[in-house]
Amino acid sequence: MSTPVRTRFAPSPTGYMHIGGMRTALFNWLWARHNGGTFVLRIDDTDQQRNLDEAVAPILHAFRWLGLHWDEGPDVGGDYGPYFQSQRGDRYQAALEKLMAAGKAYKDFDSPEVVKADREAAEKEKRNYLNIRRSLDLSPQEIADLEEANTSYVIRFLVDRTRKVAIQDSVRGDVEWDCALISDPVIMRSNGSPLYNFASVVDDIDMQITHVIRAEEHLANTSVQALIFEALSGSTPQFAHIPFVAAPGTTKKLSKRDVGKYRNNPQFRKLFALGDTAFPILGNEVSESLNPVMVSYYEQLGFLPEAILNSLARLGWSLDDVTENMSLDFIVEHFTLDRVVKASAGFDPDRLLAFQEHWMESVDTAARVEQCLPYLIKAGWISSSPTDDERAFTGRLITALGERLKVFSDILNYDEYFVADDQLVYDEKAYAKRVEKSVETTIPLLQGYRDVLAAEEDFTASALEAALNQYVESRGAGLGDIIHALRLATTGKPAGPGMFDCLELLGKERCLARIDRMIAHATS
RNA sequence: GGCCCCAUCGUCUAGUCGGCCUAGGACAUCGGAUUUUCAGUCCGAGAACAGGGGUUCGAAUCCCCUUGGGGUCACCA
Repeated sequence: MSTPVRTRFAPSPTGYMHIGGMRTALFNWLWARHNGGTFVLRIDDTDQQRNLDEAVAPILHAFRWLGLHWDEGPDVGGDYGPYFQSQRGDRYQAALEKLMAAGKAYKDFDSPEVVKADREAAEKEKRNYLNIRRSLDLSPQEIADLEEANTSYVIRFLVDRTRKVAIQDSVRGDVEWDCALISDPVIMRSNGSPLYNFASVVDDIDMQITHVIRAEEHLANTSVQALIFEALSGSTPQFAHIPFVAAPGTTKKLSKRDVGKYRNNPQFRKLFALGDTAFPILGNEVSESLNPVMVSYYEQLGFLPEAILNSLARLGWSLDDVTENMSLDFIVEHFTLDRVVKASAGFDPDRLLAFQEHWMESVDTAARVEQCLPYLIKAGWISSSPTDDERAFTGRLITALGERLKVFSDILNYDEYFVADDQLVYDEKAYAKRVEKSVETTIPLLQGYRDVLAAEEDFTASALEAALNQYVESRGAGLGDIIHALRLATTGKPAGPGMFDCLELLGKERCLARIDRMIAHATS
């Protein structure tokens, strides 16, 4: 019987969840679930302590939103805690002592300035930099003296420069490094705090992590970690370096730092556009603090977790040559590391939108209403405790919208159904083209149909359509001669749900009021 | 620059260890049909094995080189 699979995701508390990080987390989660194993969430906060809760909460929130539950970690605890590196100082200390005792780590008294000078000198001579182990030549007495004088030092892991180190990566295969080229890594800062390369290894050993699945950008420092794993536990976990997520249309790593650039990225444009229209209405700010690199961006715009998950899972992984739409359960069942692709994968907003449309199809009207209501409330278009009428109307609107509603915040594109009749704004271009240009013929037609509407007892889409057809025929006109103006008069926009659905939705009174207003506006 | 990784349509990918590939699918794009508009739906089209050497009866698939792209070189994670 093989050991149970234990994977982990160890984010540093940055205050937001990166979409690429979420993909890495997802792969770890999937592998654990696929094997009936355990998924651990650990917070790598060796470097920052301030506002920890504030920085961790959004990350936990993203996991919860997507339904990726962690078996051990913050809030849920577990047998291998604590799950914050900042609380695991004693473990690092113990590991450190073990290494020191074995002669595999040493105190380095060289100041940062000296080290920097060494590095620059090597660079100048175009020589590969290797740290100079001056402190290794110190006698016990000299060391004692330095410590007596409170000389600060860091602790470095002693790399055996005579050997090579290799790993068998689940996605990369065999990767080998020559230790003669590896500097002794600092594992403990002069202030006593451990560094990532060290803390992470100690934790992975303590927490009995069996598979370290992480982004390719970590491959380079895996040599050092493998060495430390060996020194501390005699073995290494199974590594799997998955390709990083690249920015749309590029081969470069998707980074929060470049959001400014992404605005001009043609593939990213649709995503930004979504936020640009919705957030101002909601009173949110579109900025550095909320952008498409972050998971919360999608949540706030009303994407479906299923769509995000499906999209992320297909970035660097595929099941076969035809299966695209997959539920989380389905992916769990079929996810394997050997089907992870090696090349970096560009994040594709169009693809995400396509998945979103697919998964939206399976959301029924009642559920859509529940998800749309908060947007309408926040926009101030309906009351904060929606009345039955408001709910019913929203339901009818959503039904009429059909597949036009792609993300829930799309409901905010339909202010015309919530605005007062005399506040309706006409789309300028459409108005010029459909009304202004043909006032003499259009307005009389509109006037006539207005009276037809007024007399209509059965104010339903089908009846209204029949009535309009009959009307235009009687006037010797075509449908196209009036329908655009009619749409503009009643909704202010050139496009939307079916014309007669719109009329039925608004009801007789509002239709008449709006048509009258248009006639007055056009003939004044 | 050193080390390491990668390389199939615009994008995500299939290609499982050489032949079923005149390279499949999806997204995107462009046509056509349907529709009162938009969206949608249906049908269709264009679109790729980076280059060069090998190995082999036969290579997108194996080997080498070149080129290109990327990652990483911290008292960050």
